Amino acid sequence: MPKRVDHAERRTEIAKALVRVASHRGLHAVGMRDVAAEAGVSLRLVQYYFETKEKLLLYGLQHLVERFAERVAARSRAAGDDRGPRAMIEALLMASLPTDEESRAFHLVYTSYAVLAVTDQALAAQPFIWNPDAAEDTLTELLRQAQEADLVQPGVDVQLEAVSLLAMSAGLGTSVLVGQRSPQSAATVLNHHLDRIFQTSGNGSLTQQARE
Amino acid sequence: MPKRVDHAERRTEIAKALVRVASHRGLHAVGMRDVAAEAGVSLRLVQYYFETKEKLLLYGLQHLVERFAERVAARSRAAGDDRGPRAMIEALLMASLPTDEESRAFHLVYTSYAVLAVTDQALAAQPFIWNPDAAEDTLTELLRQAQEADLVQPGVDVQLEAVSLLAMSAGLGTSVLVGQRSPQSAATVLNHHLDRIFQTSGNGSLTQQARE
DNA sequence: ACCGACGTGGTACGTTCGTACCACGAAGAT
DNA sequence: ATCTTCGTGGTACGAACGTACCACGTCGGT
Repeated sequence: MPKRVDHAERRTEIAKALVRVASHRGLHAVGMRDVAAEAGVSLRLVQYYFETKEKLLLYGLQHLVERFAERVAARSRAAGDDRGPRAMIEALLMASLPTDEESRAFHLVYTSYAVLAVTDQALAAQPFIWNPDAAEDTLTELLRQAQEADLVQPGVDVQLEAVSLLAMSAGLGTSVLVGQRSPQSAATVLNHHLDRIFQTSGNGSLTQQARE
Repeated sequence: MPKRVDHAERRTEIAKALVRVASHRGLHAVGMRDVAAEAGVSLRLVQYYFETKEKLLLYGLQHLVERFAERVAARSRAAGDDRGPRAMIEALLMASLPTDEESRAFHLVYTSYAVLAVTDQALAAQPFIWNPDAAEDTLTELLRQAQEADLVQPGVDVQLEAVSLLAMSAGLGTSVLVGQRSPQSAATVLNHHLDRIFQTSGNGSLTQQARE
């Protein structure tokens, strides 16, 4: 029965199983047996495609980041160039919020990896994966474009606002994850700051020192 | 030799050992034997004062939160009422940043607990510990006082800004923790937003649409 | 002066984990 | 048609973990 099988596809499926069980029982609690059972294969198979647990975890992180990048890209494309850079930024930030179950799982597992990487050097030394500067650069560039199109308030430091928005998004995301805050509430906060940064378009609002 | 010993003190010392080893090897990797060795006592002793590992972890979290509350209170008192509410808020936010080794350890272990609590119900059901709304209320109240003293810009939503500052502080703290950002950089970002919220005092700055 | 509880040590038990080992059927290569 | 490699299963092993058990000295109470 052993037809030649696609290794990459199999590894991906196992990695998906890893993320699934990690999102249910916590990354610290995943064993190779759990992953095998979740993927519907034998323990030996997991051993076969990933020789060691460390490699399995590494690939799991890689898979996770790729899936997330695709998700963000899809959302950005959906709210694409037709509705301007603000819509794009909004989509980018909202995609980072743990709203549905998929992004909840992503946030949880990714944060687990991040915490793990502080004490585990094998995880910390992943240059291509651990690249959060990319998000910062992307957001900064989007804000800069908006600035050149005269869409943002004068005197705004785009780099600093990009960092602020991302930090806020991360912090709010964690709050939502632990159940302290609702996704809607987090979205409201982020939108408020976008209102502050961007030129008021149509309706004036809270942050404006309303001259009336 | 067994003189009557202070249980609370002993438990505290063991909890401190727990936090210490958790900050070095990661919370997921701490065993009772490690804690015992770090505290300089026998495994049996750890068993004696905390019957089970779960209780040890719970007490460790409690200890961690108390120590942090003391730390923040001390800093707030140090930059106390003499320099106004802004200095107090600044101290509160800066104390939450992982600058020295102690606050680095706190951030790491606390985040580990938070991540753990998402999948572990025994940890999630800790009502008195898991109270981050307290920080939000405190900060909101401080901002409201400042607002009544005419120290903040008009039209500022203090509740929303409190949430924003805390979320930013948390997000920046994580960035600093994983080595992506320097503590100084994070402090700069936070100070920028305090400048934005508070009335300009003395030197005008970036966010002001400088009327000159 | 006795006695029961306290503080402490050592160690053994059962489980679970990651990994290694052995076996075997089925396909592609020669 | 044979042979080597690939995919797969089952299982065993050593280590580490949390917990339970047993033993012993030393205080406080009466």
